[in-house]
Amino acid sequence: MVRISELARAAGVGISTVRFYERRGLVVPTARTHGGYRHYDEEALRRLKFIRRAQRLGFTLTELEQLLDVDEFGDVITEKVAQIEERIRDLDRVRLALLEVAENGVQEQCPIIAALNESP
Amino acid sequence: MVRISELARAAGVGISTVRFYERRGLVVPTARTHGGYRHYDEEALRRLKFIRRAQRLGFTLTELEQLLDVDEFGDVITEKVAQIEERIRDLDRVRLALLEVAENGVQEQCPIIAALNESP
DNA sequence: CTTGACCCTGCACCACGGTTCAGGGTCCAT
DNA sequence: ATGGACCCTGAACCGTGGTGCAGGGTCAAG
Repeated sequence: MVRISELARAAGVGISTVRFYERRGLVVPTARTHGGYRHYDEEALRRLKFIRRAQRLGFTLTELEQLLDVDEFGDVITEKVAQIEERIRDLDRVRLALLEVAENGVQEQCPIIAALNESP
Repeated sequence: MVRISELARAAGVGISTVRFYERRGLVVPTARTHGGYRHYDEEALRRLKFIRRAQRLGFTLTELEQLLDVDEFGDVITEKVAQIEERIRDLDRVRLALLEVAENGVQEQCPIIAALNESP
């Protein structure tokens, strides 16, 4: 059982962020002391790290609220798979173009702009 | 030469968004009428579409300002390649997990959470 | 039982990427 | 030369995802 500063440090977020997530219902303290101090277990840390990673992948906090509430799971997934596949395709095109630039320098017709112009 | 409403519609953005991008120096009108109306050519449309696509891939407007200013090109690229590769890896893990859920239903240990827990 | 580090709440504030509004001016077909 | 659609500027406002601050309470080592 750790308190908020330790949890925040372990997850690499600010203390205020943890409290903010709690307001959104995403990470709830495992217990409170008599005086009101929040206490967290390992599960809370995993949850917090999960939220951070999912966010980087383009999930919004609102979506995460839904994901962590299993009832609405299905709808979110169907929507997200399509979005993710499209983003991977686009990212890969840009990645290749960036690597080309890194190796050969910027050509007459910039390959990054070309890659970004290729999909609708 | 089209005016702002036509450009905006063609690119699928709002008129205010075009003016907002202009304030950021991203899309400048090709010409102005005597009365001050903005006029745009094909190049402006390509630029606007480029911005939108790049944004979806995680470039911020500030980064785009740098990209469109060739001097600072190199730094931005090096940074971005690493970020993109990491995001592709993470996205692919999540995609596979989502597909597994779609095919087999949610298992005891949710594979999405597993996928998200796998990378640091 | 004090002292210093830490925590509490509530509220204000921030950056980003826009969007809306007020109050007016322009364009051009008729 | 006039009406309606369109455009102008500047400034306020919005949702998202936090961050900081004031004013006060708690915890535990000494």
